[in-house]
Amino acid sequence: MPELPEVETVVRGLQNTIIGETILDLEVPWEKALIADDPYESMVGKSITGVRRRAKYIVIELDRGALVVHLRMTGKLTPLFSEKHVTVMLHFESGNSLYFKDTRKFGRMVYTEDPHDMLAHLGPEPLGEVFTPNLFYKMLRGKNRIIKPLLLDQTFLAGLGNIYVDEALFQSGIQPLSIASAIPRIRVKSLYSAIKSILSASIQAQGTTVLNFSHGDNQSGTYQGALQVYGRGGEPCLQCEQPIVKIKVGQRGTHYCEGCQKKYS
DNA sequence: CGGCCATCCTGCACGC
DNA sequence: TGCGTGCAGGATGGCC
Repeated sequence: MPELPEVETVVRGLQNTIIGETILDLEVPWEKALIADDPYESMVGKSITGVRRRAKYIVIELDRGALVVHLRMTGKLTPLFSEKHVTVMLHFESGNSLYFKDTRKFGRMVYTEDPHDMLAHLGPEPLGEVFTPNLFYKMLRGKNRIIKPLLLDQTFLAGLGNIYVDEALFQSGIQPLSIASAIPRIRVKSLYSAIKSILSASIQAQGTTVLNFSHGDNQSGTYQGALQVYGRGGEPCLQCEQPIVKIKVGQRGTHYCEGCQKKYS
């Protein structure tokens, strides 16, 4: 499923291909996927002035307003047409098109006049300049919450998903059920470093999972092979060879090593 | 406030 | 072989 690094990769692809395009027409085979008061009125005739990422959202800026896209688990934005799973089609004056493809149909495209306001509830960007080790420590201090769901909470920190939270907790030696406020400062620092380095490495690898932007369909990022615990339940830990444990935490599949990750409570 | 649950969807991995 | 079942999951909203 697309997480922050995948979204970043998609955004970079879009910046090279759709900026300057003007929307001529749209088709919406799956109506729920496009949220707008009056889609035709608000979108047709608008030109794309920029594309950026905020957390796991793709913001396609128009000369007035913006399209804010969330891919959720299986969404894709691609210039390549295919018969199946297309939920929204944007046709441009140039003759090019952009297809929103989404097998599970959880993804959404929203037209809004004020994207900034729409995304105002999100926490800091983990790769942004304001997110410092000191800020992270202050954010966690006094939070009597379980660390894993807290890291997945987009209003707390914006952009981490299930895969990278499991990886970051493993890399920093913190058990997923630990209480945030009980994690010592030195561990918080290593969690901070883990989040930054894992996201950066994954962006370098163009993400972990299925991507399809400019390289054709079903193209995968190469970070998959770097995963230490995610999807490795029952397999030996790469550090200590104990079997990786898989449990549920906050309804999410959660992978960790009992030998390498300490529970703070 | 924090945790838990259901909801939305489909593909796929199971077991019989 | 083929069918049925259960699971996966990001964000939201309701409930206790």
